[in-house]
Amino acid sequence: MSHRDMRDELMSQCDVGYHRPMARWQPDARGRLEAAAFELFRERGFEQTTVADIAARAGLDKRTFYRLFGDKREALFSGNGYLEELLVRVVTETDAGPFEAVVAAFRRVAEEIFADRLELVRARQTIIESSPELQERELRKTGSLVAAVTAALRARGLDETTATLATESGATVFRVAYARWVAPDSDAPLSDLIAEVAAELRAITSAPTETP
Amino acid sequence: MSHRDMRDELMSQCDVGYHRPMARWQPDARGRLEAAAFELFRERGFEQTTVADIAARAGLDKRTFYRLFGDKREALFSGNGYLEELLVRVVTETDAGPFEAVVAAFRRVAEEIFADRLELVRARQTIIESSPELQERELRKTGSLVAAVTAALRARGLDETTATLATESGATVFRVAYARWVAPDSDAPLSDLIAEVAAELRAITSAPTETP
DNA sequence: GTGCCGATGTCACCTTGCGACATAACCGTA
DNA sequence: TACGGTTATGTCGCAAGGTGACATCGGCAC
Repeated sequence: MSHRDMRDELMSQCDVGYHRPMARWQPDARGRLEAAAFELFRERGFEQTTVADIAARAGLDKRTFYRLFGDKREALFSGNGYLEELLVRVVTETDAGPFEAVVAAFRRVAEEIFADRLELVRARQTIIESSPELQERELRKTGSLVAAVTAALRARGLDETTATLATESGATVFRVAYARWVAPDSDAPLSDLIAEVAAELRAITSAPTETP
Repeated sequence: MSHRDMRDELMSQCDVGYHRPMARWQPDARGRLEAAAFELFRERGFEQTTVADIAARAGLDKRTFYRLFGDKREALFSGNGYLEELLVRVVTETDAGPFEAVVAAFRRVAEEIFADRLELVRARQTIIESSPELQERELRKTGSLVAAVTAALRARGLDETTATLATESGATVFRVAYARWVAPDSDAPLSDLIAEVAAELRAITSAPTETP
């Protein structure tokens, strides 16, 4: 029996187990911690889970968790890197108008990242909605995506205001569509919802009602 | 000399002073704590200020701070109640299109709340920008304003999606205008900036670029 | 094997935030 | 004036978040 196997066995009894030094060489500490966190958040809720709990379930130390995540909330937001990368790539490659480009980028994200994961996304969303702290963090993450996309747009030569407005509007469209998609009674594909909501947004802002 | 005067004198030496029991009847504990927090955040920065510091400067106890604020961050976000109230009132009273109503509401806020406080607002903004924690909280506060306005719009008979899109778009316009206004080189009134940005938003989303 | 490096564990510590309880001012009433 | 109830504070202790400093171990180059 390898050291790792011993390790795993200890882990499965878990939760209260007190581990002597013999704990090292985790194959993917990050991944294990993320998984442990997600499980525990679902089982007991975010607030009822301590960082020590998470680390214990992953067979690691509290300190290690903080070295990899910086934050208890952060364990729930690791996919953001890929999201940002994809978003920026599409926006940069598309040469339609700024708003159209952003919407297109979000549709790509919908297809490539969210399409097959409704259940997972719903579980995650439930966790986030249960805690103000997590909602704040989500807002910040969205904000940083927006900033990245805006920067990409500016790199295409657009001015700050135009870039920001296009990105924020696109993000709004995405948020609304996403909310509908995650709602327990939905079944339309996210990408389609995005297109619909984008059209609605145009209708709302495009009608100045001309009162000169 | 009244007990209160003794109190105030002690307060002015402050900061390290250790107060025996004789500390009570603060005329406006909330206000004093807010002021103390604002001062300290400016002097030392948000992270370098502990709640105990704030309480000490206000001549109160740490525990009292938490009874009034719930949160260290919260001390910076007390004006939000009035803001929300005004926003909701204007949106409810206006009978223009939803987006127009929201923009109008933000312009009222600009005139009645922000107009005379550029310096203050800038100081506050500097503090917020210095701390991720505060940025998150600001995002959440904005989010709850948006929710309130959306609800007001829905009370006017609009459907969820329209109400949300109008509110979010209006908020985006406000954010962009506000950012320009706070920028160290600006001088146009916020209300005007809002009108300009609203026009730009229309231009961006209204131009589908027709690629059929 | 030696020796260094990177990942992890251990320990001690500060701060946030809260529950529980004590206490002092305030207010109405007799 | 005295009494009792209400409200705002202070005091104490504690769990959990978060961090710095140092010890330790496995792996890797030599």
